[in-house]
Amino acid sequence: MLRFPNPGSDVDSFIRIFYKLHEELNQQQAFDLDDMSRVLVKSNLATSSGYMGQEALDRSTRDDRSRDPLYNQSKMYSELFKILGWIHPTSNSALNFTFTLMGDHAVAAKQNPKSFFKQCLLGIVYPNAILKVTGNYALRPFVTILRTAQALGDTICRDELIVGPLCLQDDRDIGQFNKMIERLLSVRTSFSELQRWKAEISHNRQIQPNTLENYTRFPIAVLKWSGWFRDQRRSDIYGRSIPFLNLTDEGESLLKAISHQIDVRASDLTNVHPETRVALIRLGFYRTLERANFDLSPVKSGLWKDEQLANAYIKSESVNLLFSPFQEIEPREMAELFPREVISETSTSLNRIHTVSANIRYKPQRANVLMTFGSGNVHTTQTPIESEIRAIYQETSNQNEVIERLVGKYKTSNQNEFYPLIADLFKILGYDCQYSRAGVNYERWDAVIVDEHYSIPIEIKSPGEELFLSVKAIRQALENKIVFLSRQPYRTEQDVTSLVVGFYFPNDRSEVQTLIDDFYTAYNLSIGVIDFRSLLYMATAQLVLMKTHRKSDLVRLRGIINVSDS
DNA sequence: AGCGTAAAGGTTGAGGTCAT
DNA sequence: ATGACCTCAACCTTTACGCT
Repeated sequence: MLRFPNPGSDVDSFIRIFYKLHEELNQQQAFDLDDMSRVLVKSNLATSSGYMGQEALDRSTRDDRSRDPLYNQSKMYSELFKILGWIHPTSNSALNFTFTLMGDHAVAAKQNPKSFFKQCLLGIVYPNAILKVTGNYALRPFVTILRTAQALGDTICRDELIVGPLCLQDDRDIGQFNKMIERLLSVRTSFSELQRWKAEISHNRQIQPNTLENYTRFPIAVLKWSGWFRDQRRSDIYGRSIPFLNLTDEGESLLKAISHQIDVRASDLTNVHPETRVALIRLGFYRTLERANFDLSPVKSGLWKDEQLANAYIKSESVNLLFSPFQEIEPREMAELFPREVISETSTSLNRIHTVSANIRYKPQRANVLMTFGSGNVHTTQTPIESEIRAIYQETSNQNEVIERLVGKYKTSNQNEFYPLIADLFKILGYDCQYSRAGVNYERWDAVIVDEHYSIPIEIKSPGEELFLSVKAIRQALENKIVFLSRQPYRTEQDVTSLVVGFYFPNDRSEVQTLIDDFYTAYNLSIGVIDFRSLLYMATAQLVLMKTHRKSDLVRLRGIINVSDS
């Protein structure tokens, strides 16, 4: 029988837990089960040994990790988040996770989580590259459950779920499906027959009946929560009162909708042309979002070509794919196809984005990220630093090595060398960046990004001036912005950032962060802080890995930058 | 009957030992 | 040198108590 972990049966708190984890751990490169447990107890979303908070964590933690209750609970949550496509394991460990673009959208769908969650349920399919479960099931469980219930007269009970759809080997084998339905119908009227069948499965698979029942907790909880089924005790079927799940009108109309969709699985895509494969994956993701009420207009133009390829593959005119790639395709491939933003903002501004419009047709949280199809645009600059980056990369094929060498090389540079270097790095990132010669003080900023709408002053501190950024530099950036707004040397807007670029982040980051928050609260002005390493990281990612950042993230940067890899 | 979660298994694989 | 065997910690899964 298909195994589902059962960390809890309250779907709303399940979702709340994910929001919290995303909020607390999104800044990290990756997180593990201990990070999850920490967040859970900290926000009182889990208890252990009868205690809350730190005491719970202390009491739960033990040498044998496998017997640590919170650890195990987090593990179960992580498995469900994985199967929904919201997090992916990293390449080093199945128990190290990163959030996915799909997970970002789960958070963006906060106002109305149901439609998004339901799409994720339909997207669950085995086998997949995200979560291995025992048994060789080729099964889209929730669709199969819906179909089974319909075939059984719009109603199904827990034990029928166990012996029927959750034990089906291959749901696309019509014969198998029909045989299952036939047998299910034949045992109806005899509850003991049904129990015998269940016992048989328990014995054959060496799984206790208790456990089989536990496996249905998550499916049953979400089937009811989604509105597809409603509880009803009935005694007309087995001659005694048994809780049943009745298909609702909503479940019924969903089935009708699904019948017009084409169920594509990863296994179907192994031999298709790479271009078509990519098109189907992209389309699968965006169509899933669209069905979950996301507004696709920002990516419409890009989807057109994918649609042509997909139509040719499906050999049909209107393609509506039942295929959720984040729940099925190798994490590595997905991360390449759907880079999450290279820049993620500081937690304060993230919170702001999370509380987007209350419309039903909300926009995705990171609309512009959606438009970065695959690789970034390749443009070359005639800058010395670009040649230098390319040369080192050619030699080492290692992005980190490139960065570290350059950090070492420019550690002692002065204004004359450092200012143009920073300007060139911004040029690589696609900005028209000009630097002011040192000593020229009618322009008080050290460099400026010139744009028709969003010009940005940049305060630079060369390592010769100060290795670690200081609070003073932040104040200067504020001054730059004020002068920018009042004298209008270049077109810009109030909410556009004023940047500070230094060699290393300030030593006292919290002081700097607080000051930046104060500036924002008092004057509604944003200061963004970037260190040399982060800038190099973005530039090298763009040059050698074809990864691109979202410009609006930089243009509105507030606080200390955190560049993370998708 | 259903739920949270405590508590208890089992499995795996790296690194070692030993006999061939 | 090779491979069979061993050990242990880390990892992963299952079971079911005790409450409402």
